[in-house]
Amino acid sequence: MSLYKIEINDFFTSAFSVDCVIFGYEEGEIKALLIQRGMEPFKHFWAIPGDLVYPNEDLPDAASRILLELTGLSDVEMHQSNTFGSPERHPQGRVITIAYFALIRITDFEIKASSWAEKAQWVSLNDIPALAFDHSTILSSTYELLKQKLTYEPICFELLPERFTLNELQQLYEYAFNTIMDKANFRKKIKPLHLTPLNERQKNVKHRPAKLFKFDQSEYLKSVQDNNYQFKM
Amino acid sequence: MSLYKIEINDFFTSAFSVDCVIFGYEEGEIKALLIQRGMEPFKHFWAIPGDLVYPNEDLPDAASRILLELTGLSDVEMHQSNTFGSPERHPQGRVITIAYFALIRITDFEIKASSWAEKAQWVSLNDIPALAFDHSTILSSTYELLKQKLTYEPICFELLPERFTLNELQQLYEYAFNTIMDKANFRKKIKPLHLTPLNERQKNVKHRPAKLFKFDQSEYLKSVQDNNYQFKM
DNA sequence: AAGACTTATTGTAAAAATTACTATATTTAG
DNA sequence: CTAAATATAGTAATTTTTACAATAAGTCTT
Repeated sequence: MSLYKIEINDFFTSAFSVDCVIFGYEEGEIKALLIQRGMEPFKHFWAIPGDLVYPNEDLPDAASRILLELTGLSDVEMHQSNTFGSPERHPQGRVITIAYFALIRITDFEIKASSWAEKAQWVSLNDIPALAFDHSTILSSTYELLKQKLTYEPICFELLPERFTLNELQQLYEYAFNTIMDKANFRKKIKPLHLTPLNERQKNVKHRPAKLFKFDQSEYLKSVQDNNYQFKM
Repeated sequence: MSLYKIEINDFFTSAFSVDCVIFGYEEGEIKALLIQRGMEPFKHFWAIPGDLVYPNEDLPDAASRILLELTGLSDVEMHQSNTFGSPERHPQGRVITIAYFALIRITDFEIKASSWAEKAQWVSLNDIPALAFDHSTILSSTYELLKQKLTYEPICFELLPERFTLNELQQLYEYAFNTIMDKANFRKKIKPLHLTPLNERQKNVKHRPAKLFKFDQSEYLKSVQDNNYQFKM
């Protein structure tokens, strides 16, 4: 083995992981899917579901595999968030982690903790406990990214149920941006999305029930192309 | 050594690198700082300046060190871009790379290739050659990020000379967004930035010279705070 | 079944911003 | 001094945003 080889191989002593920040929306609050760790380090701490990537595994594949192993979720489309690589972030060696994130409808999936996850549970962003590693930082910086995207892309519909009222839509934005909005003007703002009104109304409310709508992704994309439309909340 | 340890250590066989995408603006074109590789693999190919990160080195530190070693640039504030980790992206092993990017004023710095960089040179985005590794992908995806940021943050001033004409500013946007804009309306749009007019004019032009302006970052930040102002091009 | 109540939904008018276009001023070149 | 080129400012029509008011349509109570 040449000196050159030895030098190079000194670098190949690191590992990397992916962490999957899964956001959902329920009871008027944005929640993140967390697991309770069943092994050291940080045993019994809550954490973002994540694990080491296999040496020959592509990052998106790893994200899907690990999410499935720990929480039972599959068929979740994830997008890359930031990468965290402080030398001290992992007590067992140099592990940099690539955060991925996804938005899902909580009720569309069944959570089931397995592998080394003791529990898996939705936790409101309002009461996130101390997390393992630097996961608090990862979560909050990914939430910032989410809010950024909420402003410029109509991804709110990935969080809401397929059929929703206009008020529910508004409340999601009000929660995320921590503001209150005028109801009438909010509706004008979302006009260009051409939400499809359904012949269906809210149930079990003790007042006039609101009409349900759904979002038509393909119609939206057409309008982006044709009218050079740019969504902006 | 326990079985557990052996299994874990199988993961610690990877390396990671940072790649520094440095953008500049000159002669009406956005350029990237590239180096010509003086060693295998991809010897003599053009590439984004980047290298392996030391096992104990933080990522931003690595980015600064590597940029200095290869191109002579120092004191450049870099921001994280995306991470690229396909298992096949590096012929010598598993190397994932974290892209960083920065905007600088070309004339404020002196480029000097060193270490294993044969050359270091500004190359217009209009004529980027085939690059080493997946660097073409890294460059184009980071350029998309730059354009995104140009829309919502007044970072164009990091590319322009400290003192610039309003037309130069407009031309930068026209280049980046590949559009032409109305001169009078462009000026109204940038009014809220409160650009400081200087008692100085363009030199060596064969027509009425334009007034020079500069951008006051602190004034801008104040207006963001006070008036809840959000820049949007 | 009537009326009170609550919330959904629509409308309107003032204010602000964007857009398209015009007019004027100022400098260089010859 | 004049022509050419470009900087700079202005204007008016249009569109968008905002604040607020009015009406409609259900549920609940009696």
